[in-house]
Amino acid sequence: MDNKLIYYFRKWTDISEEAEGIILSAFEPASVKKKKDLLEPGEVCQYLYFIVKGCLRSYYVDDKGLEHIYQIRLDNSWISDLGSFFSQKPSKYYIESLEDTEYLRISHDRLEQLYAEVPQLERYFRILFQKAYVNALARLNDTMWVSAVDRYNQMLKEQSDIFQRVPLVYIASYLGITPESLSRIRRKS
Amino acid sequence: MDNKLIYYFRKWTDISEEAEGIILSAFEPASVKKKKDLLEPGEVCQYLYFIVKGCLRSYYVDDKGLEHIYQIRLDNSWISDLGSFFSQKPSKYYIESLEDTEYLRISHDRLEQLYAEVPQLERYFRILFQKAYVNALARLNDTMWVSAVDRYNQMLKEQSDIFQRVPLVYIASYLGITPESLSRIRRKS
DNA sequence: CTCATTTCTTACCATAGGTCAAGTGTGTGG
DNA sequence: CCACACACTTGACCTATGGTAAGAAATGAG
Repeated sequence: MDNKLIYYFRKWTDISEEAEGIILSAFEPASVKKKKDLLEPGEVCQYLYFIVKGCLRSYYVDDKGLEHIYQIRLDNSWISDLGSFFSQKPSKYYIESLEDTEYLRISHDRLEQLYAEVPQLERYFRILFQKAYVNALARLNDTMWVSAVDRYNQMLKEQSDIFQRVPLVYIASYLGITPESLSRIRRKS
Repeated sequence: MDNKLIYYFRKWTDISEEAEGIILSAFEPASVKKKKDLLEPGEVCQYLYFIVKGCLRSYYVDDKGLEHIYQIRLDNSWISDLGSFFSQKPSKYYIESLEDTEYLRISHDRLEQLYAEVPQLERYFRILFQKAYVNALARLNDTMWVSAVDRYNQMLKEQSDIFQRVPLVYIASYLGITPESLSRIRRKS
């Protein structure tokens, strides 16, 4: 098999051979070159993306024209603007490739249909969002109460793969600081 | 009916009369006086709580002995330490009542069993966690990039009920600032 | 190989918010 | 109805991080 989608589903829920076929046909494979937008502000986020190989980031641009990054995701992970995707209202985010990227995508309607065909997926995504929520709260806590230096070191330890593949400007934004601050932090360590 | 649990479930998923009975018998009603702990650090978080009436907060105490609040929840909402609850590993959090509180609770094992008996609940909680995750990301973004003044005004507008029921010390911590800063912000507005 | 672009660093000053310490109310339990 | 804990405020000072601006280093397209 050329992707790990089913492998990940099977970690948390039972997927029969039959269901496997249904799922694989519901996800549409595609790819983009580096530095292309999969989503732009004002559009409704049509798809939930599973990255097979590559790197995508989601970010928005504030009133002052500054970029703020929400997520940086590498191989075998999910990305979307869930707020827009599930409500089908316009997004304020960009989703952009930072590397040439192969992915699988599924539209909102097709996913709803798929939940009906393969109810076990509700379980998978329930667990996925549960974990995502716990992680988001942990990241929230860190941004509130942990110094930039400590957050940097922590990220260096826990997500070293990102440091090897993504420019520091983006990492700074993800950490909630300016590139200049990140640079100063790195000098001192 | 004396609580809105089923009402909320039915907002996002179908619950038959029969399932209703099963669910209601799985949740155990209980109550606590003000200022009591439902969870203490070191314990495994045994329950997922649905607040019928009252107010609960979750927080932890850092190395320096400072409290940091994760969540403040009022009537008709869920609270737990999901990280501990789902992994069944020791928690670092307190869950404490800020008012006399009536709640419903369900244990981890009972909930797993309930998912098997009423699979539609997977859907409900999938949507619940999905929304919780989107909210957590929004709160994360605000703490990173929005000034304390603006976060205060936003919270005042969107969660005015909390301001009427909860001391400002707790709100400050929830906003990610010190009580002193909150006081200064309030003076200026 | 070279030039243009992107990425990263440095230095300077500005500021939001934290820390510490000392207040002033005020609600409630004995 | 008093006292004491709790909630909140204020002021003086401090520090981490931001803003701006400039230049160095690395990367990549032709």
